[in-house]
Amino acid sequence: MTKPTAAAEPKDKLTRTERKDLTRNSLLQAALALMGEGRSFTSLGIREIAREAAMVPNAFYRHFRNTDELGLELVEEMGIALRRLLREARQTGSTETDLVRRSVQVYHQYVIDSRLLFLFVSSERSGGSRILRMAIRNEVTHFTNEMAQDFRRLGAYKDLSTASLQMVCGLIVTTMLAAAPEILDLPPDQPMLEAEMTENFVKQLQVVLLGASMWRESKRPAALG
Amino acid sequence: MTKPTAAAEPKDKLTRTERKDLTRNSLLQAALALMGEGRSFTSLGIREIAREAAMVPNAFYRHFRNTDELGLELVEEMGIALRRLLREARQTGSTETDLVRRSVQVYHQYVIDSRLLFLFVSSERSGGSRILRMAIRNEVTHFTNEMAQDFRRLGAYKDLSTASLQMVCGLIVTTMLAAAPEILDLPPDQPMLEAEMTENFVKQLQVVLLGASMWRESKRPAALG
DNA sequence: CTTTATTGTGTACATATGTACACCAATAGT
DNA sequence: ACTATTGGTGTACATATGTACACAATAAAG
Repeated sequence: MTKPTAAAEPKDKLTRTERKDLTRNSLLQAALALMGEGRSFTSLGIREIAREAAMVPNAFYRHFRNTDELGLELVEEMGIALRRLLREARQTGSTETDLVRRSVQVYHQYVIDSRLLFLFVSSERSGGSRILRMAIRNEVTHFTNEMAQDFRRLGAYKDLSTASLQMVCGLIVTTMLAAAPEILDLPPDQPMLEAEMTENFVKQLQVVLLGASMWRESKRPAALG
Repeated sequence: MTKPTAAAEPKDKLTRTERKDLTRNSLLQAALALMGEGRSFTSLGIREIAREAAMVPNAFYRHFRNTDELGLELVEEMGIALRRLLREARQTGSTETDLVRRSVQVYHQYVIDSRLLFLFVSSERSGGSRILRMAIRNEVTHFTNEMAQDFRRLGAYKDLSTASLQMVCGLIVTTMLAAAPEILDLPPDQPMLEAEMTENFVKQLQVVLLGASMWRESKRPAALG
């Protein structure tokens, strides 16, 4: 394939595909940046994005056929972000008592750090293009399932069926994602509000987990409703 | 103010304000109709809406200063829709056992009937314009509080503090709203999928309510965190 | 009846958009 | 070294948009 004879090239002389990936990335970043300024992804145009990325409109087509295709790339980015989040949370080996509080803090920080990505996801998850919506929903479903697997591995909620575990995780993820836009809209210098919101968020998750721990399978064992 | 000398006018001869409200409404409906065709509200333009309402672009300005102002009107409509929903659910005097299932069915039907409104709300709740977002959030908060009051009146969850009750209701509302887009995206002729989704939804709410019924206030009674 | 206010129309313009085509420079493969 | 491919540019055009202005019809107010 590519033939980098010298492992580390002069750093100035980039290969063609490297350059391409670079500008491609600058398009992605441009789109995110525009959303950061209050524009909604759905209303972004090819020209607008290209302009923000400091290139001529037509250059856009060398990388994406349309804005949706660019969006799909962003969805993919979100996918790996979520997976990383899960990995981090996994190795947060804290006492069970405030595991929730700890996780919420991690998540909160995560949302703030990946501000633009979460902005994108929040607004496209049920807005604009059907294609993007579906892609995001897929990614979220995967995330949910992985979370369920993690619970299994950790030996938590042993007496929940797999289906029920997924159902509970779905609830958790819904709650998480619903919190994101509120976090993002928070005025940046209001630690009081922020603490309140976080505390509320923690309690909600605790309620869910409490409910999950008390859950007994199928009150109607095998009967048809 | 207005002077309708004859209480019932010839029905053809409408007063001026009536006419105005009529076309105003046709603008609102036009916006919703466009969203029904897959367009996202944020990306709607004045001309587009006016065209759909079969009037000349400039006429729009006789009713709204910009699209956001029209959006606010839609948010208000959603507000009264939610209140009506609550009222209906309130007088669903069924046995406690499948009260949840019953409510979910009512809600489901409600979402389908008010399809376009929920489409609008779902997509603007965390998308586009900050103004609309905030307005919707307000409306949702009110809804949540009213729900909490209803629980109080019904004497449910008596040993939850008001704050906790609101927290739980917030969770319920979050779950409800998250369900809406999935309901709306469902292919219309798949009763199997639909039943599955509903069942999952019901179980999630049951988990929440179970958690709520087990909830004990503040593990740290009055201490500062 | 006369005057005024209001709702809707037509025309117009500056500006933005998506996309097609021809072109250039530089890299990658031979 | 030669050539084909590729990433990026410039120009161009048909079309869409927001909005300003002048105008018409008619209901309301006097």
